[in-house]
Amino acid sequence: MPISPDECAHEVLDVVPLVMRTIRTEMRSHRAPGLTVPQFRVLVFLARNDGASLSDVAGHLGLTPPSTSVMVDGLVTRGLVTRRPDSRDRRRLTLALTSEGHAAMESARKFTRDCLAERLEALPESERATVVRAMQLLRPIFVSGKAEETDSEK
Amino acid sequence: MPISPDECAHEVLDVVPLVMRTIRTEMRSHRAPGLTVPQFRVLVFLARNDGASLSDVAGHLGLTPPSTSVMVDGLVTRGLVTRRPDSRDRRRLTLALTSEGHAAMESARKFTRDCLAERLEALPESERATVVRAMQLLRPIFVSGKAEETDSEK
DNA sequence: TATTGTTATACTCTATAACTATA
DNA sequence: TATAGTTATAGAGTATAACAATA
Repeated sequence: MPISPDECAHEVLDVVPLVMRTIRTEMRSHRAPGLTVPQFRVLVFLARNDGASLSDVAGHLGLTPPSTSVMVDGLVTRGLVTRRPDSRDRRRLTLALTSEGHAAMESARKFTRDCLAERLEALPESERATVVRAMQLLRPIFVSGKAEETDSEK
Repeated sequence: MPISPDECAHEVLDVVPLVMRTIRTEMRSHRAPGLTVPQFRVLVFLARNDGASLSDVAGHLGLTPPSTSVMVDGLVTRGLVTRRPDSRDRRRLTLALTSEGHAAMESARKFTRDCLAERLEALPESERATVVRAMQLLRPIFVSGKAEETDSEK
């Protein structure tokens, strides 16, 4: 049966918020680091982009600078991230994970993954493969903000 | 290749927040109704479950009653939902969409679906079918709060 | 003047705890 | 006493607008 983009969008719009709510709830309920999903995403980004600026984080996470500033502020206060002015351009910030930040990220990742894995055990292996395949299909078309913007236009 | 629950969880944790951010952003940017994702979900639920109680909504959306109460309150204030005591059991509420509520929901749905569909057009039909299948697999294992709770235990 | 980031302000989402009204 | 909802309170996420500091 042919699946129209619209039908597909319908399913995605129905199910993705549902899964997201679980991720959020489980991550929140994990007492130790008590990281929220957006905070977690900042840590993951910094783990892969050590020394990124606030604008880098905002851009890659699709947030505004003020929102990002507030969130980073919280992470700094909690000792998970360091924030220092760039020596060459003192307007810019150099953000990096502390070792606690690294640990908190790993811990949250593991905990949340375990919770999800527990649910995903309900599926037979072949169906898990379908889910993985779908995620791999969705990833490239949802990265980096705008739909109509291609690399060549950048 | 066998996919472990853990690998599958990894992919889901990576991609779902990505898709969700797009949904959120696009829904927010749709000026007219200006519905948020959670509000939208309440309207969708009420469209399919006319006369549902507040607990019904809370249960099916996986929210606590106070959160739901606040959100419904906002929707009532904006004229999108009616809230009346049930005549048989006056503790219960009877919630329903107004015609504006219906219109706002349809409008938001159409707008957001169009945005998603635009991105999903990038996939060939067979891959869209994979995505739909994955959503259908995920739905039942992420509905209604707890992972380990089955109907028989309820 | 343009860029980077922050502060001020304001909403919404969401939870827990304590409460009211009805059964 | 148990159930349905609400109110109070609190913290996070997010945005826009206005601002400060640096280039």
